[in-house]
Amino acid sequence: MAEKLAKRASGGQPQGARATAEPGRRERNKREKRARIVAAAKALFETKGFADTTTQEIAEKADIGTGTLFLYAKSKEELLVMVFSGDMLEQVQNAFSHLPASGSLVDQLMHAFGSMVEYHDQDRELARALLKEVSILTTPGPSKDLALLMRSIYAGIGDILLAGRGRESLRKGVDPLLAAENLFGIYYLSLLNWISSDLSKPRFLKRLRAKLTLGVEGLIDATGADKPARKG
Amino acid sequence: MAEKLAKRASGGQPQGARATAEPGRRERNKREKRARIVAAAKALFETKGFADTTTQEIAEKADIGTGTLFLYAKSKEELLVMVFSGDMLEQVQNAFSHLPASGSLVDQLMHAFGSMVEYHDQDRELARALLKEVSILTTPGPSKDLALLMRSIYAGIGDILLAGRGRESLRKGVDPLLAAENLFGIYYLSLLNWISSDLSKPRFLKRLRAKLTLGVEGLIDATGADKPARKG
DNA sequence: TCTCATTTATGACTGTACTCAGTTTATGAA
DNA sequence: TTCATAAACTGAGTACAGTCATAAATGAGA
Repeated sequence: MAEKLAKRASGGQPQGARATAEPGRRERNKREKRARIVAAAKALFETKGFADTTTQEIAEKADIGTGTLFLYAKSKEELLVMVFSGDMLEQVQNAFSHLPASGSLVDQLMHAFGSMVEYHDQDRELARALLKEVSILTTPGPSKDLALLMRSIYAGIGDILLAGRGRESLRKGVDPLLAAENLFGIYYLSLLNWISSDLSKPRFLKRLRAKLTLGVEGLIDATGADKPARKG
Repeated sequence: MAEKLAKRASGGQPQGARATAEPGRRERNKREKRARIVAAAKALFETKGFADTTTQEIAEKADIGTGTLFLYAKSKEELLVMVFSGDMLEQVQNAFSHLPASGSLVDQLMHAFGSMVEYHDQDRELARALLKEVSILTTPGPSKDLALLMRSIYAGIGDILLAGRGRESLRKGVDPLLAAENLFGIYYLSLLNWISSDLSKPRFLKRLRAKLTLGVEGLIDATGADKPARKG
């Protein structure tokens, strides 16, 4: 019999609705444990690297059983995302809230993406592992954290685009979200290639700037190009 | 088909300089074994899926020892790339050599990318595994196969762009390779998102077309935009 | 206080990717 | 042919991510 149907998945509080007020011992324990796990994993990943850190070590350092770890993250990889998506979000939000006011559109994009590049450049091995995971989320349910991160990024790029003035204003009819995804796509593929290469950062950034410029200005002479291209 | 492409082996002949003439038993054995491995792995991946196929099974089916397998591929993931990069190359070359002659630039791009989408849509689980691997090559030496594949893709896109006529010709000064990477970046990020989502293929393709159009036409009113953007 | 149902924790155990010390096979020289 | 060297092969063994049956903790109701 399926009598558990009435159950809400792990989602949230009992019906009580007091969101973050008085969590109760259970919830407090869980949060504290989660925090210990994240801290332990982060420390170990940063010192020993992702591959050389075992889940045993993490559990030990977090002072929990080995099995417990997997109640908080379905896999070692999910743990990695859990640990660093917070950092990345912070980095991103910081970058978008300190844009160079007087810069061109491309200057502003480079500021934002450059900041992300800086972040990944701090630890390339970790960045590779992280990007690999983030690129394809094996976990069925796309992590809330990641979704939030992407929304932040697209919103940030969208804002930059919408703030463009004069010659740099978005052509009318252009969906800012679509445009943002395009620019991020350009950045992301470049990043993926770079992070596994040995191209110097300045060269990479220069190339990225050229690409973004192209992405913003378009490839063809778009005079009057708001009609669909015609056959023949 | 271009059979000659398949000839290239990893190590290289002894000093004898007779490049592909008389490989000797050793080399022949190796090639034959490699072929058996690829065939076995492919069959198993396609029937049981990537995760549910063990390296033991592959070795058994290829009739080699478990250890031997890892002389031919450093990891199960590398095996996956080894198995399917050939297929992908064929798919790509086929797509680029049958472009719709009368289509617009975006039509032609959609033909090429659509063909790749079709390929990945045949087996989404495999596609996810494959894309995850391909996105970040953990293996230090970027696989020859992959490098060739990417060069083919960029060349194909570049050709499409260079063939554009009239309103659809590349603005002068635009590097076709840079432009090709941009368009591929747009496609690739879209693909990554789609392959883990449940968005229908038609919707996805429609959205991709919109993005590519944007990528080709640019985001801003680029009249006379071949000078760098200036302040004030 | 004392049930008791439910959630959370645990570590011995399991499956499997990958390694390595030892073995076999190919090849070129004598 | 025979020998010496190197290349290729092998499968028992290892390390580790992840599971699962059992146990502890928690909190609602009595």
